[in-house]
Amino acid sequence: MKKILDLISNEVTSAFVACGYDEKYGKVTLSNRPDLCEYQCNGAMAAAKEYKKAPFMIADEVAEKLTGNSMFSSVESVKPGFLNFKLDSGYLAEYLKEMQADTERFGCEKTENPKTIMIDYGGPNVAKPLHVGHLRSAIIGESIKRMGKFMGHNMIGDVHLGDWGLQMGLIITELKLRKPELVYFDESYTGEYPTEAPFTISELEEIYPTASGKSKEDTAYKEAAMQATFELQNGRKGYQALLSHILNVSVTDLKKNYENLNVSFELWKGESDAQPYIPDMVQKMKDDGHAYISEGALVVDVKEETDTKEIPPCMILKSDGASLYNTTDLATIVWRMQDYNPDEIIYVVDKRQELYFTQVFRCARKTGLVNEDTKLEFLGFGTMNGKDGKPFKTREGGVMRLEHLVSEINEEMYKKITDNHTMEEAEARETAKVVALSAIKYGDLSNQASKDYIFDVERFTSFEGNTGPYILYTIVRMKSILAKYKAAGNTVENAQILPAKSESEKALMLELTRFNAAMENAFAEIAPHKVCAYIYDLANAFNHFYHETKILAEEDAKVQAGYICLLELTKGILEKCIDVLGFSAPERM
RNA sequence: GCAACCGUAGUCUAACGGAUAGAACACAGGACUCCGACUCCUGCGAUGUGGGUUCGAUUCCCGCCGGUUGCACCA
Repeated sequence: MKKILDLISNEVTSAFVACGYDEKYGKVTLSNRPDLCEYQCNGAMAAAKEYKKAPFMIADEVAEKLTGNSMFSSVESVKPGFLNFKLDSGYLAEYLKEMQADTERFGCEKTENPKTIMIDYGGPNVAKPLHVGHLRSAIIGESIKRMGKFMGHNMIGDVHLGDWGLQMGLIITELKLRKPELVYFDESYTGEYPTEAPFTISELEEIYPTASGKSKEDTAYKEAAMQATFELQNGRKGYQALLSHILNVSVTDLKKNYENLNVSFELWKGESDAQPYIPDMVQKMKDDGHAYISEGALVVDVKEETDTKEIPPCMILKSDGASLYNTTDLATIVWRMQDYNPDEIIYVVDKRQELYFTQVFRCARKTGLVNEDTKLEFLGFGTMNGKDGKPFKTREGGVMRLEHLVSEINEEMYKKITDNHTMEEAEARETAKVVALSAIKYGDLSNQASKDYIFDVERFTSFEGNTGPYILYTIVRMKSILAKYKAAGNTVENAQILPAKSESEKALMLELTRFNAAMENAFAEIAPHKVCAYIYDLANAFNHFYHETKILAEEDAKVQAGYICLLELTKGILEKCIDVLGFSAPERM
């Protein structure tokens, strides 16, 4: 359904036109002075210049034209030339009824031109545990994907595993040292390789850092690893079998970890999947004359005249002929275009990689890897800092594993729940998990992605203030009221939303109408924090209303049913929003 | 050195060029203690600095100060 601001703007615009002014001046926005009005239009001031008239005169004329319009309960022309509006309560109630009838989307229409959008937001390395550095990408990316889906786009999330390069050789080398008897190392072996991996995930997680440490001190060891990498990449069978074991074991573990974060991917592609595309891609770049040798390396120039600084060329092959990060990312674009032909690819990556991605994007465009109108978007996020304002670390100063962070918050939440409430152990654990996730995600998503933010456990897990748990608590409260209402033998079958009888009720209703615009805008700007801001406002509006209105004690059954409808709609929208953000509410907490 | 990003109450954050810069935490009061640890109200308090554009600037432009980050064979 149409957004309320558009409906109002239409009315006001036709009034401007009727008074002889251009239609562009009729745009109405939310009031930034809620004490004066609900909606405002500043068009008269802008029009003053063009028509050489005092702004307030124009505003007066338009206001005059609009008086008596059934959409408004008041239309005022104020001082310099503002037009202030208040919506008619009956009109508002009708609008909400329509929203409520749309139980899936609450009046938020799907986009008219759905796009295929790939979103690259994982970036974990195999054989290495996820750490806090992976948290933001996962949280933000998942949320954007869900927002896009809700808006009707075809969103494809790709985890883009780091599964290529020396790290694989290191693991193989270390494994060979420990278990040389394995058939994978026997070059004369021609049979089938075992289906069972010769290591567990915890062994793998120990093997990699050990090998990495050794290679830094022992050059012979490093050379062996490089040799193994080379042989792997050149198709040595046993090593490739090992690679798939490493992948299997690691991916299983990663999936479990992402699942705990309520994050999932449509594609589990990795850097290795891009490798087959490299030779042809490089050849074409050479043939087309884009790539040339500079200082021994094969590069493509990507500077543009408007640059304020020197943008280094994009390197395609190192001087030893080997591929590198850039090559893989470019080749990844090749298969993404070939297999999915996306209209847009969004990279949710640490903002420190901005320059790098500028190079890659320009190179992809220049060499024709993407279509003219394929949008390549870099969504850089800031660093997650500790309370000291420095990058988040463990107490010992190391990089914190994601699992540990999550379980720490879970524990914190569990304590809070059991301190204040008696609940079965199992339910308390489950609830703690759900609430903890909201704390982590909301704490992250409520900030602009591009900015650094401070991860403050105490603040994020608080039930008060602008936090995930506060939002959940508000939802749980609604669930509880609804349950009691129904337990008393009531149904909401024939109930309907009634015109507001109090200020706080109307404020809540107005807030509800913002849903479609808020969601649409948040996605258009790829800004999950706008969804957070909206639900926080909505939760607040509800709590004001809740504080003043005794819903279950209301004696007039019709009025009470109207409240319940309003409550259901609010709950539905809040739940939809948190679903889009990637978390959910428990039944009790 | 060059470049990019950022500087908003004590802390943490928001604001298509529009009215009195909006919240949260903390702090000081108060209401309720009833629909599940709550919730609500009142107060306190901020745009780093100097210019410019504009009827109007946190927002756009320039200088300065401060912080973060990045500047080809790592990913």
